[in-house]
Amino acid sequence: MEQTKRVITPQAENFPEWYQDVVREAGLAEVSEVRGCGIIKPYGYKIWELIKAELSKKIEATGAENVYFPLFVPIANLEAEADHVEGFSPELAVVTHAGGEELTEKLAVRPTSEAAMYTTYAKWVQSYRDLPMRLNQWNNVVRWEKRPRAFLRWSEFQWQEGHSVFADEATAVDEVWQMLGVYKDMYAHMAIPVVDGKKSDMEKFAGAVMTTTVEAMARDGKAIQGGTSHYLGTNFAKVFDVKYLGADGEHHLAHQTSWGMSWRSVGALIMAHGDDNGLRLPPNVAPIQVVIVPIYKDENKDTVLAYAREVANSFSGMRVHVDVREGQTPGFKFNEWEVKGVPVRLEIGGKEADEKALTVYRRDTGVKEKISADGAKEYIEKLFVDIHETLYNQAYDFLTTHIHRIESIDDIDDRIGYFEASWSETPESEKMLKERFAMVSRVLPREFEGVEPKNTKCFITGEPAKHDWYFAKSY
RNA sequence: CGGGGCAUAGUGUAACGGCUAACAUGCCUGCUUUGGGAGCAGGUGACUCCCGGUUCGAAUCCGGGUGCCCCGACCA
Repeated sequence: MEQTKRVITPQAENFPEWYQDVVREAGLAEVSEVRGCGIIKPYGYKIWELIKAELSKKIEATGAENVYFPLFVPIANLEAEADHVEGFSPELAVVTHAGGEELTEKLAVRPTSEAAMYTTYAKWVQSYRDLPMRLNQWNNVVRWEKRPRAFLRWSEFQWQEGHSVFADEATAVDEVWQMLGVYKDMYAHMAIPVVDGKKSDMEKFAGAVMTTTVEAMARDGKAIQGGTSHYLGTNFAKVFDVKYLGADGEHHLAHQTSWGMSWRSVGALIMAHGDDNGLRLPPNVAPIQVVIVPIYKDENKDTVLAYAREVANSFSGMRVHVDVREGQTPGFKFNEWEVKGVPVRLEIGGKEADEKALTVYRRDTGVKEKISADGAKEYIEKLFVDIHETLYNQAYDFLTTHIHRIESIDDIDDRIGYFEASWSETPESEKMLKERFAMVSRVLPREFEGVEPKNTKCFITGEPAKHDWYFAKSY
């Protein structure tokens, strides 16, 4: 029977619809009763938990410690930093009543925690001996965005936000890049290549001196901001009074950073690897790495199931699931696990049981082969590595072949991906680009930072260009 | 916040102003089946978004409200 039920819109037909279909059909998430807020289902949440676990390990390895600050922020705190409040006030959720009474001081649900944490930081930082202070928190924040999108931009989302304090600019900026490196590694862990570098003044975090970013590419060529790391300078230190007494006996303003990565990364994962059959998960973040589908008839049911369990037990340390559901045919199960992106499927039937063999199907390439049960564990472990590399290489090839060098704004056409161009870095020119093409700068790639632009003139205005940048539409 | 669309079993849809609101899917029971989305039988499941109006009679027409989706603008 060739006619597979088509429940997923092909990517080429309508990418946003494909994305929504995959989120639904793979059982990742659904919309809730509250506008813009998602419900993450067990399978989707497990992916996020696997990402969190690894990211948490990487963050702790840098020496940062975890803390927790309240969900609510006095509005006055948010208003302290002018750029910050301007950037965030349009999307605040505000608590006006509590305990049956109207609050005299309104509370914002945190959109990010700079304003929630730094009054306390002012108390904690007294001496240069208290620095650096490097803290991180895992929490949820709320930003009432105009247009939500599953995982990528929900009104409430989970993330980690790190907030560090340093004595001087140099050490603070070092950390900005160090943490960006953590995010880049984290994406590599998910087999996603990213472009790391700086954001333009227009695109930087509200209140930051410098924002750095890792940008992933969806399979429709749009950019996804995968994580950001900011140098806040002394902007917040000034208004929240974060200063320290130096060895010189003088007070100095502290230099701060903040850095965050959210469950938007799950969205990036879907968009970077998914195909027309659904999700394709790299083994590192797959809730189920190996699914075993037993195929039996009445007369060999016990033999096949016993063999399937034996095989499952031999794969210690792997996330293995034996699909023993009775109601569904093998074909149904094959399709279901493919939609869910399980990297490796083992088909175990009478033939395999007799031969002490396994039929191995890999989701990334769709290739099926039969192997001996002897040494199967080592075989699968190597296969994981190969699947990871294959997914990474595919995504890398896609990324690099979808970066188009242009010399003039007039060269922008309907090609998907990023446009690389030499740019004057003025906000005025970026506004012109945005108005004409609904496109902004995404990133000044790190490797372009210290070098001369390929073209001396700005591709928009003809003014002197400063660097080569990537420009793209984004999620 | 602008432009467009929609609101009916869990989900997706149908129903001229007129019988007990239909079909598919899902779910439950039983039988049967299992190497790429099986089949049969029975069953479960809806104040047709809300308020009001027109009418002998409203899921259907009218007014108002609310909510959601899509496209923009907005968006570390």
